[in-house]
Amino acid sequence: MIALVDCNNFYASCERVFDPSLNGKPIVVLSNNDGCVIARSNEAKALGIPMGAPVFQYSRLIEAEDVKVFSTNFALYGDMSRRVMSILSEYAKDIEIYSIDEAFLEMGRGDDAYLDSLAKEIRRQIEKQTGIPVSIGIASSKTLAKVATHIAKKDPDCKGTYVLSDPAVRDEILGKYPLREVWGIGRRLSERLEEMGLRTALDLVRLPENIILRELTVIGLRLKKELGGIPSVPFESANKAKKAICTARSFGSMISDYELIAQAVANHTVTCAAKLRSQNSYAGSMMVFIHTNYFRQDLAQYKKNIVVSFPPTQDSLELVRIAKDALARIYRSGYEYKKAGVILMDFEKEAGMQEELFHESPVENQNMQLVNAIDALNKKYGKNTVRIADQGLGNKHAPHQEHRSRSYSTNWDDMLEIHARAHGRSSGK
DNA sequence: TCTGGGGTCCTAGGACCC
DNA sequence: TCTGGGGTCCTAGGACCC
Repeated sequence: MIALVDCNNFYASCERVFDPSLNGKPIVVLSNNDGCVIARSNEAKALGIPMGAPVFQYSRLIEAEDVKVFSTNFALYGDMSRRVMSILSEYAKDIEIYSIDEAFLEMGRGDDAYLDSLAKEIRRQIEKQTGIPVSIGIASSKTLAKVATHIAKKDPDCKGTYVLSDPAVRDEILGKYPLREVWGIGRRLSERLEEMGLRTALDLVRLPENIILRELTVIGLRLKKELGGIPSVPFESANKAKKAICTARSFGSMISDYELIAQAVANHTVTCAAKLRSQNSYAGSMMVFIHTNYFRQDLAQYKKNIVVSFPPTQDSLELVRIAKDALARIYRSGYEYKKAGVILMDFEKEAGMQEELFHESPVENQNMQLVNAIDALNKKYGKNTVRIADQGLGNKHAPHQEHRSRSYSTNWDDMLEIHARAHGRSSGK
């Protein structure tokens, strides 16, 4: 059986852990640039603030209802996530960290009562040790575990956990479960299914395989099997190396100046390169893209990307040179740009790397000593303490962040202290 | 005034091979 | 009038996830 553990309103809950006066109050957490609502407490959901809502469209409601607003604080959410995941791995035979706030656990066999009591214990420990409330659903496939978690979250009688195993109960639940809510069915697919006359998850399970294959290809077939309780999405415990690494940001305001955009691109490239080295990969190609503000149809629009290939490298200096070169080829003057991004692709691992006939081996690349030294300094003294000149010193394209919560320490002892104090008890450290 | 960021997987169609 | 069969690889774009 597979459990899905899902942190409730994760970012909002993180903010709450360190300030219990927020309990019971509506909270929203904003996207980068303070643009959209990307997380809401239950109270904020009840006020009708939708996921992804542009915050300026709700400013009156936010003010009238005294909604607490936070800019993203990913350092904090990342730390909380790691803590939650580490506790989860103590309880599971195997764990797949699916996202910052979700994990699948391999639970082995057991009757419903046993599985539910184990889930309750996990839930209690997470709450006690981190302050984050979670919902846990258990079933025989990942997709059904998602359904079970949904029930665990919505039905107060479940007290946060639900085991979905009995086939008759499963059919009854799926018969009321809208297709759009199924994991893997998005807007387009649900429109398609509706045209075919299907409404609930059970309708899909009961559709004959040959029709599914013809109309919905292997994607539909996999969904049918998963919903029927046959696991068809593999459990992936090892955190696999990424196949692409992307850094992209909207600018705080629109920029037309080439030098400033080049600095942003250099910064994104350096960030990507650091992620690349941390998974010990070498990139063989990159995409650089820029575009103007889609929402300003009154202004001239331009969007362009370019993909360039090169001998595999993880050298920041080399990658920045390539990225600036690529940018120069797509930049057009006379536009107000809103966003720039860099994506590294075509990765190779050192061991399997083909030597280039006319190019020095990346392993012997002299720059790497320098890059490694920069990594070490930045690790010790903080991000960007040492930087490449191309990155610039100013921060004119920095995103807006007006509602940032305190940068609670990334030191766990301090965090637990704050948490404990906030909840009026000793940290017991 | 103002509208996120970071990923994966799949498909269709083209180019190419013998 | 009429032009094979079987396959791989690559890419762009779509769809989906959180």
